Amino acid sequence: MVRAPCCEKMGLKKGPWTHQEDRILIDYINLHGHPNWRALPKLAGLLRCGKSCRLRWTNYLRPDIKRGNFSREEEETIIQLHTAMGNRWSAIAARLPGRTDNEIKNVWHTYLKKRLNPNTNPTVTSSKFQQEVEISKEDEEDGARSSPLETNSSSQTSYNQIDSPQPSSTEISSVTTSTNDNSCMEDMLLDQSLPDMDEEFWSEIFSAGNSDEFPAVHENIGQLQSRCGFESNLHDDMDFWYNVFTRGEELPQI
DNA sequence: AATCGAGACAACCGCGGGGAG
DNA sequence: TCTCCCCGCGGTTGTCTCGAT
Repeated sequence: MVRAPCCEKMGLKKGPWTHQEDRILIDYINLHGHPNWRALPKLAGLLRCGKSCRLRWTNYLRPDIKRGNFSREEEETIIQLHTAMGNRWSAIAARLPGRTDNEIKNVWHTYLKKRLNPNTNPTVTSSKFQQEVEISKEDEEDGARSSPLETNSSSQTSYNQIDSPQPSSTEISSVTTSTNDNSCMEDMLLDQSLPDMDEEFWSEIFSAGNSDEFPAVHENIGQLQSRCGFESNLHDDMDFWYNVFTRGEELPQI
């Protein structure tokens, strides 16, 4: 059986996906679906192999994916199903709507496995594990628990909530207020004089690759920096502001 | 302030199943 | 029945972040 050449040999790109690539993939799949992964990247104009596209879509960009905040019920389900089925991650994922096999696998290896067998990893029995237990107790009163996944998610370069990939300003405000206490950010988002920083807006920014061509962006960021007390041009980085505006990433302390 | 190690998670690799011709 | 090709799965690696020293 002859295997297809790997991405590297074909001169295809590997590694983390960019905003532009995500958008291209999403737009293409929304228009045409994905009847043939192998042919998709070529048709969509992506320098990726089909496998990479499929993985990106199924693990990250799919609209029905639910991320972060594994509830206690989900954790218990994973533990029970793993006990019954072993490492059949896709089968486990099928029982957890919105969760991917990759995500469940990661959670298992980095967290649940250690929680179940604390003796195998002494470091987890210490403060971190204890902290998890305490958090769990609190959440039995509060409802949802903040999983360890979530603690890091805001700082990761992840854009899965991309369907709607780059939410409108209205949507953004709900994201922001739910994750941060950035009052100046909220003011900014409620400001009627600002242009709508919607999907098209960010798409143009990243496709241009040069924010200088978009004075409106500079103006918005300038206002935000000023209101938050930043020095001018402190954060002249579109990735940073994309995360702030669309993902509610926390603004740095001054 | 710099360095190091661990944790978290995204992405890749290789294998095997299964369908089409 | 055999071969080819595509896809999905599970294991593994790579990269980034953060806390400890």
